[in-house]
Amino acid sequence: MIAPKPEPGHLDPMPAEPTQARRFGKARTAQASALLEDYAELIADLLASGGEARPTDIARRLGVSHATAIKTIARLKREGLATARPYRGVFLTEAGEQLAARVKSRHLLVVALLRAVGVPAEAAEQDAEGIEHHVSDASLAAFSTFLKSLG
Amino acid sequence: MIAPKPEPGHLDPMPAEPTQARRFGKARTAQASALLEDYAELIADLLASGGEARPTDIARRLGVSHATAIKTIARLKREGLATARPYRGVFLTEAGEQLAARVKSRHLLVVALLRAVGVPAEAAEQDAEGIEHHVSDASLAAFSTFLKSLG
DNA sequence: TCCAAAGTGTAGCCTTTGCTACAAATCCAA
DNA sequence: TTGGATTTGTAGCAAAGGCTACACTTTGGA
Repeated sequence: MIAPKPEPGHLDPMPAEPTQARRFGKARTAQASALLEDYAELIADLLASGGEARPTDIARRLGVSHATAIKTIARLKREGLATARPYRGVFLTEAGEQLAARVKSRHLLVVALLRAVGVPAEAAEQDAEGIEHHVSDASLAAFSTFLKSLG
Repeated sequence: MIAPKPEPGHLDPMPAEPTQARRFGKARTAQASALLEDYAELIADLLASGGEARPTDIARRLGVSHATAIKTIARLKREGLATARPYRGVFLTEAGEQLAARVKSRHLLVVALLRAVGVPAEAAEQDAEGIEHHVSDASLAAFSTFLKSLG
């Protein structure tokens, strides 16, 4: 017998190899889309509040150089999430809008959950920025139910 | 006035630029150490359960090629977290052990929190794999208090 | 109007983290 | 003991995501 079942009540000491590999793989995949999600959400917010999303604004908000922002905006275009003309600002495609909306509601839900279990406001905002990209639909549903149960 | 205060009870619509930049920057920093954390924890688990941590085992567990694992092990060595001789397996330094211990307890706490708010077991394990790298000490403390409050 | 400041874009570089392909070492079983 | 299978290590490639430096538009105020 190669992989004996853990005794009842015993906390999964080390997952089976394929299970573990799948989990790490999914986490890597989630991370890969994190940056585009952040850009989409930020662009949507800028368009909603200021009326326009310029590369330099995006760069300053994200804390990167404008060159980096422009390169990532090019990637957003390649992936069909945004449109942009030289010197004319950035806009989201339909797909980009949808992504931004999903990301934003997920972000709000994560922050609300963190606050609900007692995390201080600023830490909740900070941690949510990284956490949100790794929260599955199953977890989101659970968060939502949990928050409703608090009244 | 450029940045009017939100009315009382109004949910932070968009953080100030420097605040937002700092948050994103921290999230990027956290991500940068995520891989080393995963390796350290996995190596500790392998050493504890099987007695040795070989590059091929590590690679299979993480779902990457053995070449990738070897390259990352070299980085662990560069950063003083592990020791390894050619063809002789990988071991953790004192610093590596400490990192692994911290990472493991954080992982367990994140899974416990997710389970406590109703996330199904497998989703909790999966999401924790990505989430754990973005949970601050402040959040960990809150999680711990919250879990204790449940009895 | 026009020119300087601000914004935008391009080029080239670096590191990280993957990969495949190939070469060298080790190990085990006949 | 030896030779094939496994493991380990190396080399070289690619994409993502940073950066600085430099050049070109655009825009707004004197």
